Amino acid sequence: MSRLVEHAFYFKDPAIVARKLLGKLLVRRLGNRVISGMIVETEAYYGEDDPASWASKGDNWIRRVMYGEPGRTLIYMVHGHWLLNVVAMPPGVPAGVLIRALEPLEGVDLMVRNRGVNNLRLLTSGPGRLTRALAIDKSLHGLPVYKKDSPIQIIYHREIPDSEVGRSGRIGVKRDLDIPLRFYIKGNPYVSVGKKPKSSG
DNA sequence: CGCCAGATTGACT
DNA sequence: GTCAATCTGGCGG
Repeated sequence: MSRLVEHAFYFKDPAIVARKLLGKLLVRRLGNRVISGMIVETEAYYGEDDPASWASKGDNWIRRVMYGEPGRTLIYMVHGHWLLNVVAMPPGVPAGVLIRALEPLEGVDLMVRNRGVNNLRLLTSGPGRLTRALAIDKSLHGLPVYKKDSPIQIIYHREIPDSEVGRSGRIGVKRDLDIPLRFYIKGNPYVSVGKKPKSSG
């Protein structure tokens, strides 16, 4: 039984949304086939006060979307790879959550075909990898993930207790904030390898 | 139209 | 750990 994550969920602080997205399912509908995976790694991005956020870089289409309606996809390309974000906070407040890694669930055969690799570990363990595995590109930009008829959705799956949640600084950003805004499920083999947690404690 | 930035990945040392 | 490849949007001319 799949229960769609409600629209109101995305009106919160991106760090909260990022944390609570862990354990939920990202579902991609392709014709009569379904590809899905559990979200195991996310990052939160703010607006003006976040030097790593593209919402702080002046007028562009990304900025417009981040200021827009929460619960919609924000898809753009970096270094030749599509990256999938979900807009957070109410309209007028720029924020978003980057989906960084999934644990493959349904449609693994399609993911293998899309990625061209047979190694489960490498299928969706990275922001650019999972978009390719799920056939996500700019054509899906701006779509709501909370609607029943959407080709890309997020549904409830599993609650992750605090004891299983790890945090660290965001990966690949030049100017990070002082607080750790990357969230991941400890010990999950599909979490992308990156920075180590700030402290061992 | 040309040039550059950029939240990545994959291969090599 | 380090380095090159890959693609689109934004901006200047």
